[in-house]
Amino acid sequence: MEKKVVTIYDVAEAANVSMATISRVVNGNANVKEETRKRVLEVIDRLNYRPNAVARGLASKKSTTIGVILPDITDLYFASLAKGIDDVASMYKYNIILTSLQESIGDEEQILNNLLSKQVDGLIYMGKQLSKKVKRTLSNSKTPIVLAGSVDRNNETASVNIDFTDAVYNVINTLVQNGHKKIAFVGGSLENPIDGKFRLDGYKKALKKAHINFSSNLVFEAEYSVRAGEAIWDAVKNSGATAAYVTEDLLAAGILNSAMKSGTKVPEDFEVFTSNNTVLCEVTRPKLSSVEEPLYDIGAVAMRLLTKMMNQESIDENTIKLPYSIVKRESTR
Amino acid sequence: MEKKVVTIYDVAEAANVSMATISRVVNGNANVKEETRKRVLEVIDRLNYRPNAVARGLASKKSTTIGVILPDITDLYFASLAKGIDDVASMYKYNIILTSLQESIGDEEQILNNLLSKQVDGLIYMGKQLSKKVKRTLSNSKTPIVLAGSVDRNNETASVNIDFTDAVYNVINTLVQNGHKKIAFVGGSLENPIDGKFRLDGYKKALKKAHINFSSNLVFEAEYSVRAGEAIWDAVKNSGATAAYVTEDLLAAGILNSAMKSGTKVPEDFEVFTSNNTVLCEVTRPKLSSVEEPLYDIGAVAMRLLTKMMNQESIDENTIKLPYSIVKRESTR
DNA sequence: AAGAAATTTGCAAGCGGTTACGAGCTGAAT
DNA sequence: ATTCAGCTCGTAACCGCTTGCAAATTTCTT
Repeated sequence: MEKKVVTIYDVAEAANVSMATISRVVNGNANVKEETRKRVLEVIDRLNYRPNAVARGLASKKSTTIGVILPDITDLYFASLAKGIDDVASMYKYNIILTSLQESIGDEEQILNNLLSKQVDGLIYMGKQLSKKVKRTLSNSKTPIVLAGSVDRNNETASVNIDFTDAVYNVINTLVQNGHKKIAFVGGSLENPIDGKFRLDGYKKALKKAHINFSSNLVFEAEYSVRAGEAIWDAVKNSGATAAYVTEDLLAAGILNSAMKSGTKVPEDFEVFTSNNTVLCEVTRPKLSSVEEPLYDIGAVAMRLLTKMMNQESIDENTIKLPYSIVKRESTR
Repeated sequence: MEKKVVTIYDVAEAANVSMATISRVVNGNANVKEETRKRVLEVIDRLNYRPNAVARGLASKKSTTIGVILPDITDLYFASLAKGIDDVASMYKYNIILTSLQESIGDEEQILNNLLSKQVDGLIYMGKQLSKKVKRTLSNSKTPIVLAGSVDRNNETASVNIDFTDAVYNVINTLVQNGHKKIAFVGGSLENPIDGKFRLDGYKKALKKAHINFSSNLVFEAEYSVRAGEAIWDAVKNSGATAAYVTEDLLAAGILNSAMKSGTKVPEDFEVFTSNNTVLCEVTRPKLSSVEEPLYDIGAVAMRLLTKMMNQESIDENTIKLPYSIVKRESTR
């Protein structure tokens, strides 16, 4: 038995109508007599016809596919965002093409071009920052894009986030109220505006309010990993800090590991606040207090926003800030 | 300025050759004079021509896209596999369409049909099990599929895994040697053959070797979550078990949480072995001993295998078992 | 019952590429 | 000079579906 894919022509022939009619019933076009529709649907079912989305995409210029660009899918932060995106996407019948930003920053444009060549109807970007070049490429195509859990410095690009500055401001305030004078800020690359600008701004703002001088000695930069956290502990401790706000959970867990190992009691001798409230926070001992970002929702809202943009619907606000909360567990008093 | 997408025709006109020639140089066909090739490449660059992958897909019947089906991207197990898949896929210039298996088992066939309609060149499946129906649909299309970190009961389908039975057998042996007589087996749904068959087989085999009678009272079924782990602890403890082999890290972390909370010392009073060796194992206290599955590699090898199948290359072995190891940390003696 | 209006359909021109086939051109062999 | 093989390249037929437009059919008016 030869495996033959059944096309719209086969269905048309079997149902004794033209292919245009088949196309109409498949697409739910109203201009089809009820009787015909039923007959066609039967044939479709009998022949097991499955419309070729590629051909459809070519003819209609819509791929019902969106491109999702993220740094690392094994990072729970991005995975959570991705899940929200995925759920809403499938709700709206979109498929997701997932692409990881490899090490090489350089190829970001290539990734984008590839996605555009696949004719994605929209894009969701979760990387650090859109380069000028990429923005240009983007604006030359009319493909809409929204940033999820990522920020555009000048709000040219639509994005969904929490108010990072405000969140950190609150965390530091709490720490100040607990009597700390020296609070470490442990972030990832400060070139990433989320850490290097927004969060750091909140940190500075809170210090200012408490009349504590900002000292760059208390600002640390590390990779997002347990290992890096473990490695940086000594430096943090030696800076004289008695509490730390950490911008990522793995990093915080690493710091916690080393702190405990060195005999420093958390939270009695040292308090730790982290940022993403992934499941990690619940399995460390002590459990980590954290800013709770509604990651799933951010992803979901970003995707929803994208559907509107793809639909040419009017957008009231292209920079959406979702509410966050602060979860106190055992790493703080 | 009207945004006009540049097509192969535009390039052909600008370069003063036919579109066939453009197509040839884009596809690296050798039948083009060097001089012409250079001229065309220049024009492509100048006009910023980006071949339409959809049109190309229609004409060539290849989408350079593969479908990846998994239960939950926020599960580090699958995320790690996905990363391996993604890296190899991009190495071979394939894009990945990511689809999550929602709650509803029923729509698994629908997901598959959707993917097939998108003309994916291949599929990687990480769900529990392929239903008969799905297998049938699959064999009617000639789209190759490989299972990653998932098993086909009768090896009809290509798959990449570790030897689950053997791994558990070894873990239980170790526990037996540590003097345990009552060892709990805490798995997810036993309907999933990985837990319910392969791993459980290893457990039974090891018990048999040690002349310990198998008792279903020591076998527990729970959801893969911290919460479920915390909740099941009492039952585990009350069963009289003095050690547990757990099939998933979150679950193990939950058990650990409750054990510590109840004052049971791990590993002194109770030993715990888990299975996936995700980063979770390194942030719990005590750190979790675990079977180490080469998740990234499994994903990578699965994808590599798939490329061979898509290429019609001959496959020596369609069930690949990768080596695993056992990492002892602090939850065991 | 005839003509107008409304519904259903089919025709055919794309969508932007790939590729089989053959034509034009070149240089070498005869 | 003629012939022929080997390169290069253009022509045109698809790939499977969408959709504007007009034809065909049915229904409504009067």
